[in-house]
Amino acid sequence: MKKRIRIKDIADKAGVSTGTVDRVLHDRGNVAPDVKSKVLEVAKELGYERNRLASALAYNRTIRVATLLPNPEKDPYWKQTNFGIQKALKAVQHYGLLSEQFYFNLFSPKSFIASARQALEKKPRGILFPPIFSQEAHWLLDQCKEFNIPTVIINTNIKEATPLCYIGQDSYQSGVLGARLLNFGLTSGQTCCILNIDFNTKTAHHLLEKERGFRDYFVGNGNKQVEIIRKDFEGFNDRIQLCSFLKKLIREHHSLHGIFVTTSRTHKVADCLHEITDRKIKIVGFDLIDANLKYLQENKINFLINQNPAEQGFQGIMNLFKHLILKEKIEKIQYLPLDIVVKENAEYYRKRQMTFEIAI
Amino acid sequence: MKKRIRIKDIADKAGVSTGTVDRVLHDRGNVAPDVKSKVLEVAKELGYERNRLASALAYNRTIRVATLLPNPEKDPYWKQTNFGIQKALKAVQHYGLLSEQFYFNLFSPKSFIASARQALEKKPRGILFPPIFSQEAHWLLDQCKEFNIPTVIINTNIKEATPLCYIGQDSYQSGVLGARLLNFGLTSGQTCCILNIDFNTKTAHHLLEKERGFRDYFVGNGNKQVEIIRKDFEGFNDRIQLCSFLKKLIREHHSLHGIFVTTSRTHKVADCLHEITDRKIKIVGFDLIDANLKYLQENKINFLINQNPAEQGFQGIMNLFKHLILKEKIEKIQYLPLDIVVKENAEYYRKRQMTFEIAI
DNA sequence: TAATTTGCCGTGTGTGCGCACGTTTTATAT
DNA sequence: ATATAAAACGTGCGCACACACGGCAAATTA
Repeated sequence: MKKRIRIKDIADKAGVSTGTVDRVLHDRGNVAPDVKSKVLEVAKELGYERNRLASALAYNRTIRVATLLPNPEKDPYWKQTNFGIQKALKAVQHYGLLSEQFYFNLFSPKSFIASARQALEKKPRGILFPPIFSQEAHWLLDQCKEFNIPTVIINTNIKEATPLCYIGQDSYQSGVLGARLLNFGLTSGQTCCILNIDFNTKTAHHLLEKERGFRDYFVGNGNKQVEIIRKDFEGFNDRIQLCSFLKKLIREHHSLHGIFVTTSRTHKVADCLHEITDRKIKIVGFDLIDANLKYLQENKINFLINQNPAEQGFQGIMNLFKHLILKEKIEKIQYLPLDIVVKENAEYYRKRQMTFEIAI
Repeated sequence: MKKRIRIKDIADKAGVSTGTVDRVLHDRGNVAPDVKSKVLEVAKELGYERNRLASALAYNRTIRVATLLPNPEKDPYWKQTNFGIQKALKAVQHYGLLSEQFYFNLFSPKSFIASARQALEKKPRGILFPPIFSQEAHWLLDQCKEFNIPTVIINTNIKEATPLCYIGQDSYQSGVLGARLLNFGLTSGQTCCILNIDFNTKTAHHLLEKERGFRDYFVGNGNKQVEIIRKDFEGFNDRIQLCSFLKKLIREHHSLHGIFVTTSRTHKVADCLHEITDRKIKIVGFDLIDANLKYLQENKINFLINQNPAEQGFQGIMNLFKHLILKEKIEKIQYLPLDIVVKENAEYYRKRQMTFEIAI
């Protein structure tokens, strides 16, 4: 049986103390050049591998980070992200990572700035946030760069920025996928609609990417003649307004048989739609929030694409942990899978979301 | 800041030594009843939580287990399972879990028995295996029970048995899901076929369950009139034989427009099919092996259901680890999600399969 | 009654690594 | 040559746990 190499083994063979070996292995300086090279040589020769357990145990101090999220009480999607974050924090808190949470209003760039300022005041050693407001996100990223705070961004990727990492989906590819799922059930001559139910739809990077992917699918797979239209709608909190909007939409487009809802507000569309028409219109949307799952069970939504908000949060914290405490190298872009959810497999994904586990 | 409670804190407050606290917490005996209850009381009062890091570190011994798999060199599916197992072993080996692997011939119950005997001879502290041959699997489970060896079964569940846990999919539900995916692209009056490409299709529990689920979907969702037929085929290693079998099938069933292949040999069907007919026949099959992915990319397979073999192996070892070393309670049935894989999201799942990670 | 066994519990040691804190050696300045 | 600073390096603590060992008292046996 192969015996594990300890730093003491290196120390003995190199004729130094374990402290010196540690200094060399962690580049903490104050080691004579010849001693350093000798230690490295012996470590390589013996095939040293760090015992992460003992390492984490000995690294006996706490590091505080900050998370910046839309208020999870006001939005079921961000509630899931928050859940994943909490799970991860609980898992790593005893290993020295603590976090303070800051929340902002999902529709107010100003409240984002305000919360960000609060977070920065605490001088955290790391920050996690979704760059929902492009301009404000860039400002925060600049601030973090200035103060040398590693940053994890989730949910929406942002160009011309170099955070520690991005964790989320490939928006373009999710658009392509949405197109395939709709196309599978459409026939030639029918129309489908890209529907953005959100604010700021003209500038939101991830929504534009979804649209681009959606359109590209039909260009590349031109076996069917399908017309594509795109609509934006902002007044989604007023059900009557949404109903009349959709009524107008299906009146003007007689061959409309598919809607690709680019946000988690898919349920609002399903809710109105089955009331105002008998036409079989297929719906593909996003996210496993309860309201969506209800309509999925009732076959009023055909497919949901899971953006894995809980895992985004979970992995986000885990990456800060790996970077700050385990000092591992972090992959810059970490795309999460595009889970296709239907009635039959929804329960497993929902359950998985609730039961993140950490191995040790 | 909340301070973590150590066993020393309990010892001090209860007026005993840390050794006694340890004896109580691990039920190692030799503690007077009144002292034991006092210690438990104090532990609860202080809100003690075990430091799993230090615990695992101090628990300084190795436990050997055994895994029993179909030869991964001979089958791409089991190669992935094996990969997941290796990854998990690498992650936990330094924490005291070692494993010896035993392989058998996928088509030979006798070789299964032979390998199982070899494994048992080594007196492992745990066993992991997929119960492919029903009768022989029961024999092994009985043996394990007799010798008191905790057992993890993967891939196929087995009734009337009480292993430590089962990790895999819900076969019935995967049949229902297959039906939905096919149905989404079929129209009334068309025919679809359940195709078992395997040996022992009459008795294989998971294949029968898939068929049952598949049929039940159409009973429950009778909005379309779809005829269902079922075929078995064993000579899948002879391409010419398979081609003529399929030729006959599509000749006899003019309205056949969908095939549900219940095993990972989906690619063999796709391979023959596009050669012998121009008819658009949709294919739904199982598993992300390279051959299947190739046809998925070429749009010759429409959907693949991922059985997550790698994760089955990974979680299987992890559960042995949790049970034997961390002494945690194990959930009896752990269903893995039914991932729906299409061209657009295949890459993410493939990548995830390759990059299992352990947090610490 | 003396001798032995048994139960109960404390003490000490080893396990792994990182780092604060000493101590020693070397280099620079006066 | 001496004082001071700086660099180099060793020591011990933290943490949970298993295990060996030993002491003491009570219970049992010869």
